[in-house]
Amino acid sequence: MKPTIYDVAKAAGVSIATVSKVINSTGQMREATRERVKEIMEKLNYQPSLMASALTGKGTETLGLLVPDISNPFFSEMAKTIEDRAHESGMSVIICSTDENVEKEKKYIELLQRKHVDGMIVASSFHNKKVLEGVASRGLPFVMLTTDDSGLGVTSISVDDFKGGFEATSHLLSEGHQNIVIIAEYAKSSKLRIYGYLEAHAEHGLVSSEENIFRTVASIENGRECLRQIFQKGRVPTGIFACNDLIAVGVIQEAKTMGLKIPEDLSIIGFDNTILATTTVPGLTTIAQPITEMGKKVVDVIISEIKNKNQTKERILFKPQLIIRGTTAMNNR
Amino acid sequence: MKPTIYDVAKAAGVSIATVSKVINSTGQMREATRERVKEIMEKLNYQPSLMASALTGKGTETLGLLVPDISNPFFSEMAKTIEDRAHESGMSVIICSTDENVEKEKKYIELLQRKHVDGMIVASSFHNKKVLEGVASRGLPFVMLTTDDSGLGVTSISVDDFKGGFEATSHLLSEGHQNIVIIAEYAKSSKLRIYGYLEAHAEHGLVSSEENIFRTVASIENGRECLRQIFQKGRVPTGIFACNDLIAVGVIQEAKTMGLKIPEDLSIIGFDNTILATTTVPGLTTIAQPITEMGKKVVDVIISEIKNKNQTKERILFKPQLIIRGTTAMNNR
DNA sequence: CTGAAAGCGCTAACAC
DNA sequence: GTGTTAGCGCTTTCAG
Repeated sequence: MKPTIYDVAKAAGVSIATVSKVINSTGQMREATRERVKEIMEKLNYQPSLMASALTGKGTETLGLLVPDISNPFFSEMAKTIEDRAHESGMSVIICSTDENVEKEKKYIELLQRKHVDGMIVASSFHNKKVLEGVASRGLPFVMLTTDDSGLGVTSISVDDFKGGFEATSHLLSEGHQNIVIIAEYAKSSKLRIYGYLEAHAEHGLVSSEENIFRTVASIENGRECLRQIFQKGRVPTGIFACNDLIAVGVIQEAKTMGLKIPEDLSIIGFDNTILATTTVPGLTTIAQPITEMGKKVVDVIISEIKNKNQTKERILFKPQLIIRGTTAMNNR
Repeated sequence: MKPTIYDVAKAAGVSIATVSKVINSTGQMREATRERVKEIMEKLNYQPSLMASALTGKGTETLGLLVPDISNPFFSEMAKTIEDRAHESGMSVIICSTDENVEKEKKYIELLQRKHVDGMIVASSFHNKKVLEGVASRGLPFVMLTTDDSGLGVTSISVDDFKGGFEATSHLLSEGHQNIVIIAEYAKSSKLRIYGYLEAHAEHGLVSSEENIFRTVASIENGRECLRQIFQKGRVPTGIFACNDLIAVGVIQEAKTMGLKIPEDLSIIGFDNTILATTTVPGLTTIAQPITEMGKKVVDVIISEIKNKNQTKERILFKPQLIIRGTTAMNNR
């Protein structure tokens, strides 16, 4: 059904070696021969098997991308730029969504290895470091994205989370908010953002209570739920720093159903600057991650590691940027 | 670096055939042997190569998914449910974003074939049907998603676009709007939605002018641009039916910057019911596609076609559902 | 119960 | 210039 190199060779009256050479544009041969073989390949609609060639030592020209949730706009936007950049370099991308699920993380990591990806981009928090160590020990190039290297000496790319947390909080603080709740994720990046949040308080001569730190998993629904909890626990913040846009949107929605006016009654700042930040009303004030640049960079890095193994590992930090829209305002309480 | 079946066999003191049997849980052997081999595999962190096994005729347990734009929430949400469902069935998914680009469409289709995917889900409009024919002629199972079969007898899954267009328009009409502009995409699905739009007009005893039909590519920016054009061309609609949420959001945003009040001055209805529809203010009235069910269904179908080739091809239509939120209201002009 | 051996489609020396 | 051949890692009869 599917033509092989043998079919082409036979039809062209040459050996498979010759065909292989024209496939890979290597070796030498009469131009006429090359042309003829090409024509036959065309006519037979022949497509060389990547599996077979991968088996003989060549790469698969495939990158694995692990994200916690592809339906989170931050990751789908990231995935898009990664795909684009990868394809510019002739590589394709296998995207796997781990759902923050330890089982799946393990399963997909193994799958990607079994599929002989040339390199992996891990943008998932990875609750089980051992799996990652396995990858590293095999010499499979990989880089961490938006999450730090968890100890293994791997190159990692992320935004400066500490700074981002600091700026988000400072913005709120500078508008007179004194009672600021932070809603974080369970990820490493959130830890740093929390420290930034703490540091900003310290710099303003304030101490933030541990009770102002909430944690959840990124989703609109969880954002809503979280706001409910916050009020249930008797906190009455005038400002909320949500560690990503999804949560921030949930907070906005719940605040509205609770009858709160934004930003008059409650200021909200998000993180990521995804498409969502532009669609809410008022527009969501947020800390932008340079998604496009980060995506491009991560691809460039992984490709250079693939070509040139054992490169020095770096820790690349991108600069977060405060984007002021309409969900934050001076505190008037 | 990476252990092979030979390494395992040697370490276990058996032949590779035996190892193969334990990998695949086939054949018969002493339980002790099976156990011992398993332990060795574990210890060596052995992972059988899918490439090698694929070469010997087995499937790759991989599905290809082609979408026009993974950063469009409709497709990323769809991708997520597809991934989930596929993984439940032990299959993984390679997602490719074609960018509505003819070159890429071709490139990715070829790539997926060269990677020996077991089946393909095509959710991209496919400007070049010939490429698709190539796939079909090779006997590679594939199904079309959200776009119809363009002539080849393939099973396709989509929402009832005609009905969706009809209902969206009817809703606007029933609220007294007489001057309704439709913003469509260049896809087949949009064609049907336009017919639905026309039919709704006819049923209300109205004729819609050809000049009320605009076309663009799905993106917020294009939605904004489109609204500008609409007014530039002197149309002053009281209702706008955008063929997807992304465009609808763009229209909302632009309308606001133009100083229009929504829904007082302009009613807007979208299509898809993605996350975006819930984040705008007011919430976007839209036609919901049952993304989750469609995603599950498409996976089930492709898997059953893989198992059981030459099945009868069907055309499966899902029911669209009108979700009324805040962007539509009675016409008061 | 376990192993030997023939491929799967392709690449890369090495011959001719 | 072009062909022969030995693998790549695994599956699958078919012997033993």
